[in-house]
Order: sequence, then C-alpha cells, then structure tokens
Amino acid sequence: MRPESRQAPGRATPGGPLSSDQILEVAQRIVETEGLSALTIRGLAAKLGVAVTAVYWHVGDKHALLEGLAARIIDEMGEITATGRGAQTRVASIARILRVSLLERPELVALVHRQGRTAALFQPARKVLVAELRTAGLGDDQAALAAQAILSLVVGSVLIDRQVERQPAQRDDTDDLLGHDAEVGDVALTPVDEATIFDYTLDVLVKSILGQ
Amino acid sequence: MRPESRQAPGRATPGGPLSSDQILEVAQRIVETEGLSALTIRGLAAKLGVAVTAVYWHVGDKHALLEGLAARIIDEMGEITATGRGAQTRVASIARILRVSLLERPELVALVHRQGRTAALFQPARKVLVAELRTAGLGDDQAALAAQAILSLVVGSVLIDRQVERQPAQRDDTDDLLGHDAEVGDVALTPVDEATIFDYTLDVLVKSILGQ
DNA sequence: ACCTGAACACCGTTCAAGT
DNA sequence: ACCTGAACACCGTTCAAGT
Repeated sequence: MRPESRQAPGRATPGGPLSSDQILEVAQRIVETEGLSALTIRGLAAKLGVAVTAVYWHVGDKHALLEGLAARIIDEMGEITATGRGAQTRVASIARILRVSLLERPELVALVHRQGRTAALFQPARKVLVAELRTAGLGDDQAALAAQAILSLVVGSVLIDRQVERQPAQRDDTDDLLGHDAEVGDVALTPVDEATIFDYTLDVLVKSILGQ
Repeated sequence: MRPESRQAPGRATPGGPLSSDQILEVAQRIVETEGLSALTIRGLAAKLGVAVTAVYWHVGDKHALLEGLAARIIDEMGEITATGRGAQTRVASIARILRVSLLERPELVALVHRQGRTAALFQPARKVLVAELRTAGLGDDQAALAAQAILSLVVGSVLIDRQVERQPAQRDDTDDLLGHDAEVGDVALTPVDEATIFDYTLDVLVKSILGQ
C-alpha cells in the first residue's frame, strides 16, 4: 500500500500534464462501458489517478463535463452518406443508416438527449437529407420540412426501440393490443417488430414526399 | 424551534397512518413543480413530516418509488377519445390529442420514459387508435402496424419539441440548414415549427394508411 | 499553470430499536 | 404494523494551499 510508484495507473500520456481531452475520453469510456449513472467525478478522477479537484480545474463542474461529453459525441458521430440509386432509395438509406448508428450507441444518445443537444446530433444527417431532397427537385422550404419529418420519425423509432430492449417482459396489464379477445396460448400478442414499423412508415413517408 | 406542534406540516390526512398513496402523491407534486432531479427520498420524507425510513417501509427504495410514480402517471393519463367525423379526421385527432397531452406534462413524461414504461403510457391511445383503424376497414395486422407507426411519430415529435424548448439558442456551429449560403441577417435560418412538421407528417401518414 | 488535501452539505440505504 | 435515530458509504463542490 506504499506509494512506491509515482506514475498514476490511468494516465494516458504519462509525460505532460493532464488535458481536458484525456479527461473527456476516459469519461466517455465510462459511460459506454458502465452506463451514464456510473459517471461520477470522483470515480473519474480515481480512474485518471488524480485528485478530484484536478478535474474541476480542467473541465469545470459536472454540468460542464456533460456538455463537453455531448459535444464530443456529436463530433464523433460525424457525416452520413447516402447509398444506392434513385431518390427514394437514397433518402431512405440516410434515415436507415442514422437509425442503426443511433441504436448502436444507446448510452451516448441518451446522454446527448439529456443534455438537450439532440438537434445538434442530427444536424449532419439533416444536411445530407436536405441536399438529397433538393436534388430530387424539392424547394427549400419543402426540403426542410420533409427532412425534419423524416428525422422525427427516426427519433421516435430509436427511442421506442430502446424501450423494448430495456423492458422485455412488460405484461402486467391484461389489455390486448388489438381490442378483441386474445387466445390463451397467444403469448406474443403480435408484438410488431420496431424495425418493420420503421421501414413501413419510412417508405410511406418518403414516397409521399417525393410525390410518387 | 421547540417541537410544540406534534402534527407534521405535510401530512395529507392527519388521522390515520401514512399510506404509499400519500407518499406517491407528494412525490409526483415535487416532480411536477421542481423537476425530477429535485425528488430525493430525504426531501420527500421532510415534506411529509416523517423520518426517511418511513418512506422505505411503505414504498421501498428509490427505484421502487420511481416505478410506483410511473405506474401512477400512466394510470392518470387515462383514456383518449377521438373527435370529429370521418376516418382521416378521427385517427389524426387521436394523435394530436395525445401529442398535446404529452407536451403538457414534460417532467412526468420524462420520468416514465426513464423508467422504460413509454410503451405502457401509450397503451390506451394505441387501443383507440387500433379500434378506429379497424372501423375504417383495416385488418388486424395492418391496424397494429399503422397504429404503431403513428405512435412512433408522436414520440419523435414530442421529444424533439421538448429539445427546442429547453435549448432555445443552439447556434454554435455555423452550418446552415439548407446547405447553401445563408444571408448574414438571416438569424432564424428557417426553423420549421415542430407542430407544423407534425401536422404535415401525420397527414401524409394517415392518408397513406387509409389508402386515399 | 497545475495539482493536492481537507472540509462541507448533501445523497441513498441499512440496522437496531422503539411503540 | 408502523415509525424513529443513528450510522455507513457515497456524492458534488469549494477553499486554502502547495509547486
């Protein structure tokens, strides 16, 4: 238990002093690995091998830490490129890629959302979406409106999807989904797959937007 | 500062012993008034004029408290009735009423969502939605699919709407919305109103569902 | 400029008691 | 059955210092 080694175990670059980038990096890893609730300044400082107050010096208080993390995550999510040929396919591909990339990082998306930065998180996708829609012949206002409609569909789908994951057996009330008597053996009660719903709705929406 | 009055100030019914209903009621008022982060077991006990451990005896730990609150809120939100005439109007009215009622209780919706009970919160709306769609002539599977599509649209719209409220001036990056040069004086950057987007998308979706 | 140590006010939770 | 008091381990945050 003697402090025989002066080098702290968690420090990334042992040479220079601590940087806010290092701190945010370790903080993000904590959120990804152990969840948002596991991110405490004290635990973060411990993992960095540093006193709590060092974190305060570099990134400020916990609110500032979360803001910095959100900005970092938004930056990392980066650009989205459409795939396929034809307006319908390309526009839908953007929405689908965005949805999958959000579903892959549930904890980070939750953090960004809690910080009220969801709009900023979607900004890159919105840009390519609008560009694609304008190429398809839509005017500026129509393109902006349609892009936002598609994005809100993605948001809804992602958030509902996570709900299903987190609460797998939510069958406390006996109301059935369709309003008529369910068979006794019918345990599943036609739980429509969220990806199917998303594809269906997206298809309908995009077709209508492109006037087909 | 003497304990001259034996009656605790926050107790609803001074007569009998404490009930979990009373506790949940006060807890809900705290969330509505001061926000979810202001809900602490210690503060709750203080407001009830009772020792912390009394809360534990009735409702269990904090997780159980939040579960109980979520169940209570879901129960309160209750039934939704369609208005107007014609399938298109009636189906859309359900979605619109649901959206408004969710937007009126942002803190409670956030709590339910954090507890992973969003699906249960939407169950009453889903039932009337499916009933209306079946009246309009849709089959069971189609009705379930369409209802879920409409609900995910509501979810997305509500969550984005709250984002805009909470983060009013989010203009740190200079990227414009449409992908071309923005005028210098153009501060607004065509921020499409979320209610407009919702109405537009809902209209498109419902029309497509009803096959018009 | 960068970091430590100690302290403060607050949490959730539990245990042993009381009536 | 219902409630209290005291204690524990954990938070975020700040202040006065150190180099």
